[in-house]
Amino acid sequence: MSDMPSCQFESRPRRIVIGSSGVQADFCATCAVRPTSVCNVIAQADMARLAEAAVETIIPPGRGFIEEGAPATDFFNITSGTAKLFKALPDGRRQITGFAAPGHFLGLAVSDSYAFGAEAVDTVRACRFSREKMAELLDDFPRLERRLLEEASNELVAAQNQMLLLGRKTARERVASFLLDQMRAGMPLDQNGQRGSLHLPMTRGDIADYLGLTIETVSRTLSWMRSQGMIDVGKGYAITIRAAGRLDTLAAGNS
Amino acid sequence: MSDMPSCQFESRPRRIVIGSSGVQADFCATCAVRPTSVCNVIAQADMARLAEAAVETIIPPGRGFIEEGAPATDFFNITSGTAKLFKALPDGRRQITGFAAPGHFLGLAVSDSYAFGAEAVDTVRACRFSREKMAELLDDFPRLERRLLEEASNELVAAQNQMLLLGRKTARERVASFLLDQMRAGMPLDQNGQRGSLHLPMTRGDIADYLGLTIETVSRTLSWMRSQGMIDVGKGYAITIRAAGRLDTLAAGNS
DNA sequence: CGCCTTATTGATGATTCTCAAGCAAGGTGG
DNA sequence: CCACCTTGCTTGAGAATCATCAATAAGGCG
Repeated sequence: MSDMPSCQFESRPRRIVIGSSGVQADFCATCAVRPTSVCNVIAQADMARLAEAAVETIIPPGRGFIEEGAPATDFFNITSGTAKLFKALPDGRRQITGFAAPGHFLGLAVSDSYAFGAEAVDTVRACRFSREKMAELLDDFPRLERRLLEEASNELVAAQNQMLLLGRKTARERVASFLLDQMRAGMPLDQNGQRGSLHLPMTRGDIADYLGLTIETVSRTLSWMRSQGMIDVGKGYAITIRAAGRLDTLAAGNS
Repeated sequence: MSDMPSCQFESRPRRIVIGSSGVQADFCATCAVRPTSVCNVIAQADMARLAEAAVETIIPPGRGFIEEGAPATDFFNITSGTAKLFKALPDGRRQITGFAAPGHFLGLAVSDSYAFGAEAVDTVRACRFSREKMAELLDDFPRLERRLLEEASNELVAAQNQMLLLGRKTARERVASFLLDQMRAGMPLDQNGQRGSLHLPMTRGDIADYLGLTIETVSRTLSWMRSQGMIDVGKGYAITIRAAGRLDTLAAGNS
């Protein structure tokens, strides 16, 4: 029982797969997430500075790359894939506080240790910045600070929505909210490129830990929604939204 | 039933009691919360600028001063009293996302409308800044931006803790966590100035809406803790912590 | 003093969790 | 190529925590 948590929480060494120290000069210029990430406040002319500070990092599925409570040495900017951010209780209960999609900036911690853990859901690519490099960038590019404040404010709004969900919504409302959020977040379409068809990279267990439910309740709720004709549950991780309006009514609590 | 929400959510006109437009020049210099608030990054010499931008505002108990969804016109810095911040569902369910104590900065919203509502718990005094004045201050005092980022990061950490509480903790663990948080937050001691004796300004209903429980469950849990000798429940809003260690064990989930 | 709000406590019930079994898919090794 | 194992999902039965409904008591305030 005493070693259960370490087993459940990715006890494998959290070594990070590191690319070169600093990337090519045109790396940031051609970055796919630049338009939506915090990097976009750094001008074309200064992009070499940015690229010099960044270390491209590839994290395989299931690998943890931020450990809750560990010294906060690095910041990450997700460029592809999805990561889960979570907090855990000593007995193994876990709460996923958010999923970090491409463009998401990670590591905003005032204290010198991470307040949450992070683990790759699928293969994650991220730009890693050391605390020192980040401090230099912040000193040299004041606009970056304002951009980070904007980012943090957005996360706060998301966190408040999640608190409302966790504290006051029923299981059905939670799952409906989740599906709509995923749809709106414009997550990658499935292989068929079908409209309204989501590819959820995370498992039912992840969804349960995100929504404060159990795997069984998530599964049952999805089955119920399917029986109501609201969604189609495809093979793998595909879900098709059939009645977004009814899901919306559910998610808002009008049911 | 249709008018229940408006009744439940402070339907009285949300007029704000406004002091003078701008305060005396020495107002900020003698401010009790200056050491812990964001204002402390503005130097002695520039304090007149700060005082000129601030409007002292007094909000009576129960009065709402931020309406969820309304245009975000002002920022607030609490100087005394406690405010509750909340989000609500159309049918009246409510989640309090946090209590704002003296020193707390309110209104960090990137969008042009507030993402949450705010209401005074007891009598609240706050410095109010218009959006325009705030933008000027941010332009003129870059350190303020960094300080606000720090503030936002702290709130994010608190929000993540609250998500863990709401998603994964039992009723007893939630109440224990709440009591310890209130104790650590160094809330004002009660009239006797007794150590470990908390004066909680909020009602059981507020606590319930904060912890994602019902009034009855909060009351029952406090009674249970009293029966276990962990706390004393005094008259009014006084609670005395008798066994902080056992509460800590409970709050951490080791029970 | 009467009314209203708040808190406490009890009885009952419902949503969700726990425990359990079965199934499908994918990987591995003989 | 197929048995075997592992992982993840689904579904069922029963249990438990917490919510709901209800009654009473205790303050605060006109």
